[in-house]
Amino acid sequence: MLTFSEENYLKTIFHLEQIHSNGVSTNALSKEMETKASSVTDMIKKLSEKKLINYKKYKGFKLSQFGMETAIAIIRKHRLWEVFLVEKLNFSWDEVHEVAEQLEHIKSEKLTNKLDAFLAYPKIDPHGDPIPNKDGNFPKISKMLFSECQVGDEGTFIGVKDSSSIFLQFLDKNNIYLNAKVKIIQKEAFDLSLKIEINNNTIMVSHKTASNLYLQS
Amino acid sequence: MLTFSEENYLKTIFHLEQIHSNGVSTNALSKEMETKASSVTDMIKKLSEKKLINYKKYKGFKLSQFGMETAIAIIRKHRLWEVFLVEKLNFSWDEVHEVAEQLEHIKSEKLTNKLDAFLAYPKIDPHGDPIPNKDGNFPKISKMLFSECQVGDEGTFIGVKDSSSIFLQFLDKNNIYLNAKVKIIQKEAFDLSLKIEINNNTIMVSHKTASNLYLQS
DNA sequence: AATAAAATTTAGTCTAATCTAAAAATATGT
DNA sequence: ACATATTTTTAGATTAGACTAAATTTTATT
Ligand SMILES: [Mn+2]
Ligand SMILES: [Mn+2]
Ligand SMILES: [Mn+2]
Ligand SMILES: [Mn+2]
Repeated sequence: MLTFSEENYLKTIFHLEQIHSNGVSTNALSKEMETKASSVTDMIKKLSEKKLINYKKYKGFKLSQFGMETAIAIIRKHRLWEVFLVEKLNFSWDEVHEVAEQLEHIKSEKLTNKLDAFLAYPKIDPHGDPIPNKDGNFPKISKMLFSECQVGDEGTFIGVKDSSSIFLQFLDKNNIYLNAKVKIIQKEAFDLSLKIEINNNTIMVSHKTASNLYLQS
Repeated sequence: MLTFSEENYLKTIFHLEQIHSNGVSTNALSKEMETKASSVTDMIKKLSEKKLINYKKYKGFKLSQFGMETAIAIIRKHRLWEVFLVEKLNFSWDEVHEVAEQLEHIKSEKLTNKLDAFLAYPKIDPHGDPIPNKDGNFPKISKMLFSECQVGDEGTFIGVKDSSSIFLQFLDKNNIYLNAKVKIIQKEAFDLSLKIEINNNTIMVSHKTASNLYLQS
Protein backbone atom coordinates (compact mmCIF):
# COMPACT_ATOMS: atom_id res chain seq x y z
CA MET A 1 0.00 0.00 0.00
CA LEU A 2 1.48 3.33 -1.04
CA THR A 3 1.56 6.44 1.13
CA PHE A 4 0.07 9.74 -0.04
CA SER A 5 3.57 11.07 -0.45
CA GLU A 6 4.70 8.18 -2.60
CA GLU A 7 1.59 8.60 -4.76
CA ASN A 8 2.24 12.31 -5.18
CA TYR A 9 5.80 11.67 -6.26
CA LEU A 10 4.66 9.07 -8.82
CA LYS A 11 2.11 11.44 -10.25
CA THR A 12 4.63 14.22 -10.58
CA ILE A 13 7.22 11.94 -12.16
CA PHE A 14 4.57 10.91 -14.67
CA HIS A 15 3.89 14.53 -15.60
CA LEU A 16 7.59 15.33 -15.89
CA GLU A 17 8.14 12.34 -18.17
CA GLN A 18 5.72 13.88 -20.67
CA ILE A 19 8.25 16.69 -21.10
CA HIS A 20 11.59 15.02 -20.34
CA SER A 21 10.96 11.79 -22.18
CA ASN A 22 14.53 10.58 -21.70
CA GLY A 23 14.25 10.41 -17.90
CA VAL A 24 13.67 12.73 -14.95
CA SER A 25 16.37 14.37 -12.83
CA THR A 26 16.45 14.79 -9.07
CA ASN A 27 16.48 18.56 -9.33
CA ALA A 28 13.60 18.71 -11.79
CA LEU A 29 11.49 16.61 -9.47
CA SER A 30 12.50 18.54 -6.38
CA LYS A 31 11.53 21.77 -8.07
CA GLU A 32 8.14 20.41 -9.12
CA MET A 33 7.44 18.87 -5.71
CA GLU A 34 8.66 21.94 -3.87
CA THR A 35 10.98 19.87 -1.71
CA LYS A 36 14.75 19.74 -1.32
CA ALA A 37 16.81 17.59 -3.64
CA SER A 38 17.98 15.47 -0.71
CA SER A 39 14.38 14.61 0.15
CA VAL A 40 13.83 13.55 -3.44
CA THR A 41 16.86 11.28 -3.34
CA ASP A 42 15.44 9.58 -0.24
CA MET A 43 12.05 9.04 -1.80
CA ILE A 44 13.53 7.93 -5.11
CA LYS A 45 15.34 5.16 -3.26
CA LYS A 46 12.09 3.98 -1.69
CA LEU A 47 10.23 4.03 -5.01
CA SER A 48 13.09 2.17 -6.63
CA GLU A 49 13.08 -0.38 -3.80
CA LYS A 50 9.36 -0.91 -4.49
CA LYS A 51 10.00 -1.39 -8.22
CA LEU A 52 7.94 1.67 -9.13
CA ILE A 53 10.81 3.39 -10.92
CA ASN A 54 14.09 2.43 -12.54
CA TYR A 55 16.92 4.35 -11.01
CA LYS A 56 20.69 4.49 -11.41
CA LYS A 57 22.54 6.74 -8.97
CA TYR A 58 23.42 10.11 -10.52
CA LYS A 59 21.72 9.07 -13.76
CA GLY A 60 18.07 10.00 -13.22
CA PHE A 61 15.03 7.75 -13.23
CA LYS A 62 11.96 6.64 -15.14
CA LEU A 63 8.69 5.04 -14.09
CA SER A 64 8.58 1.26 -14.46
CA GLN A 65 5.55 -0.30 -16.14
CA PHE A 66 4.10 -0.86 -12.67
CA GLY A 67 4.87 2.72 -11.62
CA MET A 68 3.26 4.01 -14.79
CA GLU A 69 0.05 2.06 -14.15
CA THR A 70 -0.03 3.27 -10.58
CA ALA A 71 0.46 6.90 -11.60
CA ILE A 72 -2.26 6.67 -14.24
CA ALA A 73 -4.67 5.17 -11.72
CA ILE A 74 -4.13 8.18 -9.44
CA ILE A 75 -4.58 10.63 -12.30
CA ARG A 76 -7.76 8.80 -13.29
CA LYS A 77 -9.15 9.26 -9.79
CA HIS A 78 -8.11 12.92 -9.66
CA ARG A 79 -9.88 13.73 -12.90
CA LEU A 80 -13.00 11.69 -12.18
CA TRP A 81 -13.43 13.45 -8.85
CA GLU A 82 -13.01 16.81 -10.59
CA VAL A 83 -15.83 15.89 -12.96
CA PHE A 84 -17.97 14.81 -10.01
CA LEU A 85 -17.38 18.07 -8.19
CA VAL A 86 -18.27 20.18 -11.22
CA GLU A 87 -21.07 18.11 -12.74
CA LYS A 88 -22.80 16.85 -9.63
CA LEU A 89 -21.92 19.27 -6.87
CA ASN A 90 -21.81 22.46 -8.94
CA PHE A 91 -18.29 23.46 -8.06
CA SER A 92 -16.67 25.83 -10.52
CA TRP A 93 -13.62 24.67 -12.47
CA ASP A 94 -11.28 26.80 -10.40
CA GLU A 95 -12.30 25.20 -7.09
CA VAL A 96 -11.88 21.52 -7.79
CA HIS A 97 -8.18 20.85 -8.12
CA GLU A 98 -7.34 21.31 -4.46
CA VAL A 99 -10.11 18.99 -3.29
CA ALA A 100 -9.24 16.44 -5.98
CA GLU A 101 -5.68 16.44 -4.62
CA GLN A 102 -7.14 14.89 -1.51
CA LEU A 103 -9.74 12.63 -3.13
CA GLU A 104 -7.26 11.08 -5.57
CA HIS A 105 -5.69 9.18 -2.66
CA ILE A 106 -8.84 7.31 -1.62
CA LYS A 107 -8.11 3.62 -2.01
CA SER A 108 -11.01 1.65 -3.47
CA GLU A 109 -11.06 0.41 -7.02
CA LYS A 110 -14.74 -0.33 -6.64
CA LEU A 111 -15.38 3.29 -5.72
CA THR A 112 -13.40 4.59 -8.67
CA ASN A 113 -15.20 2.39 -11.15
CA LYS A 114 -18.64 3.06 -9.73
CA LEU A 115 -17.92 6.78 -9.75
CA ASP A 116 -16.85 6.47 -13.39
CA ALA A 117 -20.14 4.75 -14.22
CA PHE A 118 -22.18 7.29 -12.21
CA LEU A 119 -20.58 10.08 -14.25
CA ALA A 120 -21.35 8.18 -17.48
CA TYR A 121 -17.70 7.46 -18.30
CA PRO A 122 -16.51 11.00 -18.97
CA LYS A 123 -13.63 11.37 -21.42
CA ILE A 124 -12.23 14.69 -20.23
CA ASP A 125 -12.03 16.56 -16.95
CA PRO A 126 -13.19 20.17 -16.35
CA HIS A 127 -9.83 21.51 -17.57
CA GLY A 128 -9.85 19.54 -20.80
CA ASP A 129 -7.49 16.78 -19.67
CA PRO A 130 -8.23 13.22 -20.81
CA ILE A 131 -9.47 10.70 -18.22
CA PRO A 132 -7.82 7.27 -18.35
CA ASN A 133 -10.30 4.38 -18.47
CA LYS A 134 -10.31 1.39 -16.10
CA ASP A 135 -7.47 -0.19 -18.06
CA GLY A 136 -5.37 2.95 -17.95
CA ASN A 137 -5.89 3.87 -21.59
CA PHE A 138 -6.58 7.37 -22.74
CA PRO A 139 -6.18 9.12 -26.08
CA LYS A 140 -3.32 11.50 -26.61
CA ILE A 141 -5.19 14.64 -27.53
CA SER A 142 -3.39 16.57 -30.25
CA LYS A 143 -3.15 20.16 -29.16
CA MET A 144 -0.92 23.18 -29.30
CA LEU A 145 -0.30 26.14 -27.04
CA PHE A 146 -1.79 29.40 -28.33
CA SER A 147 1.71 30.84 -27.94
CA GLU A 148 3.07 28.34 -30.46
CA CYS A 149 0.43 29.09 -33.10
CA GLN A 150 0.88 31.11 -36.26
CA VAL A 151 -1.23 34.05 -37.27
CA GLY A 152 -4.24 32.66 -39.14
CA ASP A 153 -4.42 29.40 -37.18
CA GLU A 154 -7.87 28.52 -35.97
CA GLY A 155 -9.54 25.88 -33.91
CA THR A 156 -11.08 25.19 -30.53
CA PHE A 157 -9.85 26.16 -27.08
CA ILE A 158 -9.76 22.69 -25.51
CA GLY A 159 -7.63 22.86 -22.40
CA VAL A 160 -5.44 24.73 -19.97
CA LYS A 161 -1.89 24.01 -18.94
CA ASP A 162 -2.13 25.85 -15.62
CA SER A 163 -5.13 24.75 -13.51
CA SER A 164 -4.54 27.23 -10.72
CA SER A 165 -7.51 28.99 -9.27
CA ILE A 166 -6.13 32.40 -10.07
CA PHE A 167 -5.60 31.62 -13.74
CA LEU A 168 -9.00 29.97 -14.19
CA GLN A 169 -10.77 32.88 -12.53
CA PHE A 170 -8.90 35.23 -14.83
CA LEU A 171 -10.18 33.26 -17.82
CA ASP A 172 -13.75 33.41 -16.49
CA LYS A 173 -13.48 37.15 -16.06
CA ASN A 174 -12.36 37.50 -19.67
CA ASN A 175 -15.02 35.18 -21.05
CA ILE A 176 -12.51 32.60 -22.20
CA TYR A 177 -14.42 29.34 -21.97
CA LEU A 178 -13.55 25.78 -22.85
CA ASN A 179 -14.70 24.74 -26.34
CA ALA A 180 -14.79 28.30 -27.64
CA LYS A 181 -13.91 28.75 -31.34
CA VAL A 182 -10.66 30.65 -31.67
CA LYS A 183 -8.69 32.34 -34.43
CA ILE A 184 -5.24 33.87 -34.08
CA ILE A 185 -5.49 37.33 -35.63
CA GLN A 186 -2.18 38.93 -34.90
CA LYS A 187 1.03 38.45 -32.94
CA GLU A 188 3.05 41.38 -31.56
CA ALA A 189 6.76 40.99 -32.11
CA PHE A 190 7.44 43.30 -29.19
CA ASP A 191 5.93 41.32 -26.29
CA LEU A 192 4.61 38.20 -28.07
CA SER A 193 1.06 39.09 -27.06
CA LEU A 194 -1.70 37.80 -29.33
CA LYS A 195 -4.82 39.32 -30.78
CA ILE A 196 -7.36 36.51 -30.99
CA GLU A 197 -10.93 36.17 -32.05
CA ILE A 198 -12.85 34.05 -29.57
CA ASN A 199 -16.61 33.51 -29.81
CA ASN A 200 -16.85 36.47 -32.18
CA ASN A 201 -15.05 38.79 -29.77
CA THR A 202 -11.61 40.13 -30.49
CA ILE A 203 -9.34 40.33 -27.46
CA MET A 204 -5.66 40.64 -26.60
CA VAL A 205 -3.94 37.96 -24.54
CA SER A 206 -0.46 38.23 -23.07
CA HIS A 207 2.28 35.76 -23.93
CA LYS A 208 2.04 34.33 -20.44
CA THR A 209 -1.66 33.68 -20.86
CA ALA A 210 -1.21 32.34 -24.39
CA SER A 211 1.33 29.82 -23.15
CA ASN A 212 -1.25 28.27 -20.82
CA LEU A 213 -4.06 27.77 -23.32
CA TYR A 214 -4.35 24.82 -25.69
CA LEU A 215 -5.79 25.01 -29.18
CA GLN A 216 -7.02 22.05 -31.18
CA SER A 217 -7.16 22.69 -34.87
CA MET B 1 -5.02 21.32 10.65
CA LEU B 2 -5.53 17.93 12.26
CA THR B 3 -3.89 14.73 11.10
CA PHE B 4 -5.93 11.65 10.20
CA SER B 5 -4.74 10.02 13.38
CA GLU B 6 -5.83 12.91 15.57
CA GLU B 7 -9.23 12.90 13.86
CA ASN B 8 -9.66 9.18 14.41
CA TYR B 9 -8.85 9.56 18.10
CA LEU B 10 -11.38 12.37 18.46
CA LYS B 11 -14.08 10.35 16.79
CA THR B 12 -13.42 7.36 19.01
CA ILE B 13 -13.37 9.48 22.15
CA PHE B 14 -16.71 10.90 21.09
CA HIS B 15 -18.20 7.42 20.74
CA LEU B 16 -16.78 6.30 24.07
CA GLU B 17 -18.22 9.34 25.81
CA GLN B 18 -21.71 8.18 24.80
CA ILE B 19 -21.15 5.19 27.08
CA HIS B 20 -18.74 6.50 29.72
CA SER B 21 -20.35 9.88 30.24
CA ASN B 22 -18.11 10.71 33.20
CA GLY B 23 -14.89 10.70 31.15
CA VAL B 24 -12.83 8.28 29.09
CA SER B 25 -9.86 6.27 30.35
CA THR B 26 -6.57 5.62 28.60
CA ASN B 27 -7.15 1.90 28.56
CA ALA B 28 -10.69 2.15 27.22
CA LEU B 29 -9.44 4.29 24.35
CA SER B 30 -6.45 2.09 23.66
CA LYS B 31 -8.72 -0.94 23.45
CA GLU B 32 -11.11 0.81 21.06
CA MET B 33 -8.29 2.20 18.88
CA GLU B 34 -6.40 -1.09 18.90
CA THR B 35 -3.21 0.63 20.00
CA LYS B 36 -1.09 0.39 23.13
CA ALA B 37 -1.93 2.50 26.17
CA SER B 38 1.39 4.31 25.89
CA SER B 39 0.53 5.42 22.37
CA VAL B 40 -2.76 6.77 23.66
CA THR B 41 -1.01 8.74 26.37
CA ASP B 42 1.21 10.34 23.74
CA MET B 43 -1.74 11.31 21.56
CA ILE B 44 -3.81 12.48 24.51
CA LYS B 45 -1.08 14.95 25.34
CA LYS B 46 -1.13 16.32 21.80
CA LEU B 47 -4.92 16.66 21.78
CA SER B 48 -4.80 18.34 25.16
CA GLU B 49 -2.09 20.70 23.92
CA LYS B 50 -4.41 21.61 21.04
CA LYS B 51 -7.32 22.23 23.42
CA LEU B 52 -9.39 19.46 21.88
CA ILE B 53 -9.76 17.59 25.16
CA ASN B 54 -9.53 18.34 28.86
CA TYR B 55 -7.04 16.07 30.50
CA LYS B 56 -5.60 15.60 33.97
CA LYS B 57 -2.79 13.07 34.32
CA TYR B 58 -4.04 9.73 35.63
CA LYS B 59 -7.60 11.10 35.75
CA GLY B 60 -8.95 10.47 32.28
CA PHE B 61 -10.19 13.00 29.74
CA LYS B 62 -13.21 14.49 28.02
CA LEU B 63 -13.70 16.32 24.72
CA SER B 64 -13.72 20.10 25.02
CA GLN B 65 -16.47 22.03 23.27
CA PHE B 66 -14.08 22.53 20.36
CA GLY B 67 -13.13 18.83 20.34
CA MET B 68 -16.80 17.89 20.37
CA GLU B 69 -17.56 20.08 17.37
CA THR B 70 -14.59 18.68 15.51
CA ALA B 71 -15.59 15.09 16.24
CA ILE B 72 -19.17 15.72 15.13
CA ALA B 73 -17.96 17.31 11.88
CA ILE B 74 -16.00 14.14 11.11
CA ILE B 75 -18.95 11.89 11.95
CA ARG B 76 -21.14 14.08 9.74
CA LYS B 77 -18.78 13.55 6.82
CA HIS B 78 -18.51 9.81 7.46
CA ARG B 79 -22.27 9.34 7.41
CA LEU B 80 -22.91 11.63 4.45
CA TRP B 81 -20.36 9.73 2.39
CA GLU B 82 -22.00 6.45 3.39
CA VAL B 83 -25.33 7.76 2.10
CA PHE B 84 -23.65 8.88 -1.11
CA LEU B 85 -22.08 5.47 -1.66
CA VAL B 86 -25.36 3.62 -1.11
CA GLU B 87 -27.83 6.04 -2.71
CA LYS B 88 -25.80 7.28 -5.65
CA LEU B 89 -23.18 4.63 -6.34
CA ASN B 90 -25.24 1.56 -5.43
CA PHE B 91 -22.91 0.21 -2.82
CA SER B 92 -24.52 -2.18 -0.36
CA TRP B 93 -24.68 -1.20 3.30
CA ASP B 94 -21.96 -3.66 4.26
CA GLU B 95 -19.39 -2.15 1.87
CA VAL B 96 -19.47 1.49 2.79
CA HIS B 97 -17.95 1.83 6.24
CA GLU B 98 -14.38 1.09 5.19
CA VAL B 99 -14.45 3.60 2.33
CA ALA B 100 -16.14 6.21 4.52
CA GLU B 101 -13.29 5.80 7.00
CA GLN B 102 -11.10 7.31 4.31
CA LEU B 103 -13.54 9.87 2.93
CA GLU B 104 -14.35 11.32 6.37
CA HIS B 105 -10.88 12.90 6.44
CA ILE B 106 -11.27 15.00 3.30
CA LYS B 107 -10.94 18.61 4.35
CA SER B 108 -13.38 20.93 2.59
CA GLU B 109 -16.41 22.37 4.32
CA LYS B 110 -17.75 23.43 0.97
CA LEU B 111 -17.58 19.85 -0.25
CA THR B 112 -19.36 18.53 2.83
CA ASN B 113 -22.17 21.03 2.56
CA LYS B 114 -22.60 20.61 -1.18
CA LEU B 115 -22.64 16.85 -0.75
CA ASP B 116 -25.30 17.25 1.93
CA ALA B 117 -27.42 19.32 -0.45
CA PHE B 118 -26.85 16.87 -3.33
CA LEU B 119 -28.14 14.06 -1.12
CA ALA B 120 -31.16 16.21 -0.15
CA TYR B 121 -30.09 16.62 3.49
CA PRO B 122 -30.44 13.02 4.65
CA LYS B 123 -31.28 12.53 8.33
CA ILE B 124 -29.89 9.02 8.80
CA ASP B 125 -27.09 6.95 7.31
CA PRO B 126 -27.45 3.46 5.81
CA HIS B 127 -27.07 1.87 9.24
CA GLY B 128 -29.73 4.00 10.90
CA ASP B 129 -27.36 6.46 12.57
CA PRO B 130 -28.37 10.13 12.66
CA ILE B 131 -26.46 12.62 10.49
CA PRO B 132 -25.46 15.89 12.18
CA ASN B 133 -26.46 18.99 10.23
CA LYS B 134 -24.10 21.83 9.27
CA ASP B 135 -24.33 23.26 12.78
CA GLY B 136 -23.53 19.93 14.39
CA ASN B 137 -27.05 19.27 15.62
CA PHE B 138 -28.72 15.91 15.35
CA PRO B 139 -31.62 14.32 17.21
CA LYS B 140 -30.95 11.71 19.83
CA ILE B 141 -32.93 8.81 18.45
CA SER B 142 -34.68 6.88 21.22
CA LYS B 143 -33.93 3.24 20.69
CA MET B 144 -33.26 0.03 22.56
CA LEU B 145 -31.27 -3.09 21.84
CA PHE B 146 -33.38 -6.13 20.98
CA SER B 147 -31.54 -7.90 23.77
CA GLU B 148 -32.86 -5.41 26.32
CA CYS B 149 -36.49 -5.78 25.22
CA GLN B 150 -39.24 -7.66 27.02
CA VAL B 151 -41.39 -10.34 25.47
CA GLY B 152 -44.33 -8.59 23.83
CA ASP B 153 -42.40 -5.43 22.92
CA GLU B 154 -42.89 -4.29 19.36
CA GLY B 155 -41.63 -1.61 17.06
CA THR B 156 -39.36 -0.98 14.13
CA PHE B 157 -35.83 -2.23 13.50
CA ILE B 158 -34.10 1.11 13.02
CA GLY B 159 -30.37 0.58 13.40
CA VAL B 160 -27.38 -1.62 14.05
CA LYS B 161 -24.73 -1.27 16.72
CA ASP B 162 -22.12 -3.28 14.81
CA SER B 163 -21.59 -2.02 11.23
CA SER B 164 -19.08 -4.68 10.26
CA SER B 165 -19.38 -6.24 6.87
CA ILE B 166 -19.74 -9.71 8.29
CA PHE B 167 -22.64 -8.78 10.54
CA LEU B 168 -24.49 -6.81 7.87
CA GLN B 169 -24.13 -9.63 5.36
CA PHE B 170 -25.48 -12.02 7.96
CA LEU B 171 -28.54 -9.77 8.38
CA ASP B 172 -29.08 -9.65 4.62
CA LYS B 173 -28.92 -13.43 4.43
CA ASN B 174 -31.59 -13.68 7.11
CA ASN B 175 -33.83 -11.04 5.57
CA ILE B 176 -33.40 -8.65 8.48
CA TYR B 177 -33.79 -5.25 6.88
CA LEU B 178 -33.84 -1.74 8.27
CA ASN B 179 -37.35 -0.43 8.99
CA ALA B 180 -38.85 -3.89 9.33
CA LYS B 181 -41.71 -4.20 11.84
CA VAL B 182 -40.64 -6.38 14.73
CA LYS B 183 -42.28 -8.10 17.68
CA ILE B 184 -40.48 -9.97 20.47
CA ILE B 185 -42.27 -13.28 20.79
CA GLN B 186 -40.20 -15.24 23.26
CA LYS B 187 -36.92 -15.14 25.15
CA GLU B 188 -35.01 -18.31 26.08
CA ALA B 189 -33.69 -18.22 29.63
CA PHE B 190 -30.99 -20.74 28.70
CA ASP B 191 -29.02 -18.77 26.09
CA LEU B 192 -30.95 -15.48 25.96
CA SER B 193 -31.82 -16.09 22.32
CA LEU B 194 -34.98 -14.43 21.06
CA LYS B 195 -37.86 -15.58 18.93
CA ILE B 196 -38.99 -12.55 16.96
CA GLU B 197 -41.59 -11.82 14.35
CA ILE B 198 -40.14 -9.68 11.61
CA ASN B 199 -42.07 -8.75 8.47
CA ASN B 200 -44.51 -11.57 9.19
CA ASN B 201 -41.77 -14.17 9.49
CA THR B 202 -40.91 -15.77 12.77
CA ILE B 203 -37.20 -16.34 13.33
CA MET B 204 -34.74 -17.03 16.11
CA VAL B 205 -31.88 -14.65 16.79
CA SER B 206 -28.96 -15.32 19.13
CA HIS B 207 -28.22 -13.05 22.08
CA LYS B 208 -25.12 -11.80 20.28
CA THR B 209 -27.20 -10.80 17.27
CA ALA B 210 -29.95 -9.32 19.44
CA SER B 211 -27.44 -7.13 21.22
CA ASN B 212 -26.47 -5.47 17.92
CA LEU B 213 -29.94 -4.57 16.67
CA TYR B 214 -31.87 -1.47 17.72
CA LEU B 215 -35.63 -1.34 18.12
CA GLN B 216 -37.71 1.82 18.16
CA SER B 217 -41.08 1.36 19.78
C1' DA C 1 -3.09 0.61 56.71
C1' DA C 2 -0.15 -2.21 54.13
C1' DT C 3 0.42 -4.83 50.22
C1' DA C 4 -0.83 -6.56 45.72
C1' DA C 5 -2.91 -5.65 41.30
C1' DA C 6 -4.19 -2.73 37.67
C1' DA C 7 -3.89 1.45 35.17
C1' DT C 8 -1.19 5.05 33.49
C1' DT C 9 2.85 7.44 32.31
C1' DT C 10 7.76 7.83 31.06
C1' DA C 11 11.95 6.54 28.67
C1' DG C 12 13.94 4.88 24.85
C1' DT C 13 13.54 2.75 19.97
C1' DC C 14 11.74 2.57 15.17
C1' DT C 15 9.98 4.19 10.50
C1' DA C 16 8.43 7.78 7.20
C1' DA C 17 9.12 12.14 5.50
C1' DT C 18 11.12 16.13 5.75
C1' DC C 19 15.25 19.42 6.51
C1' DT C 20 20.48 21.50 6.53
C1' DA C 21 25.19 21.00 5.74
C1' DA C 22 28.83 18.58 3.76
C1' DA C 23 30.81 15.31 0.50
C1' DA C 24 31.03 13.18 -3.94
C1' DA C 25 30.08 12.81 -8.79
C1' DT C 26 29.17 14.90 -13.10
C1' DA C 27 29.07 18.66 -16.41
C1' DT C 28 31.01 22.97 -18.29
C1' DG C 29 34.11 26.60 -19.95
C1' DT C 30 38.33 28.21 -21.30
C1' DA D 1 42.47 18.86 -19.89
C1' DC D 2 41.68 20.74 -15.85
C1' DA D 3 39.63 23.98 -12.70
C1' DT D 4 35.16 25.44 -11.51
C1' DA D 5 30.27 25.15 -11.25
C1' DT D 6 26.32 22.37 -10.86
C1' DT D 7 23.96 18.33 -9.57
C1' DT D 8 23.30 14.60 -6.69
C1' DT D 9 24.03 11.90 -2.74
C1' DT D 10 25.22 11.14 2.13
C1' DA D 11 25.21 12.16 7.05
C1' DG D 12 22.92 13.73 10.79
C1' DA D 13 18.76 16.10 12.94
C1' DT D 14 13.66 16.66 13.61
C1' DT D 15 8.65 15.50 14.01
C1' DA D 16 4.58 12.36 14.11
C1' DG D 17 2.94 8.13 15.46
C1' DA D 18 3.63 3.81 16.68
C1' DC D 19 6.07 0.20 19.82
C1' DT D 20 8.38 -2.33 24.35
C1' DA D 21 9.93 -2.19 28.86
C1' DA D 22 10.23 0.06 33.09
C1' DA D 23 8.62 3.33 36.51
C1' DT D 24 4.95 5.58 38.81
C1' DT D 25 0.30 6.34 40.43
C1' DT D 26 -4.13 4.74 41.62
C1' DT D 27 -7.32 1.16 43.08
C1' DA D 28 -8.52 -3.04 45.33
C1' DT D 29 -7.89 -6.65 48.80
C1' DT D 30 -6.70 -8.42 52.85
MN1 LIG E 1 -6.54 18.95 -11.13
MN1 LIG F 1 -2.16 14.48 -4.33
MN1 LIG G 1 -19.61 3.75 9.20
MN1 LIG H 1 -11.17 7.41 10.06
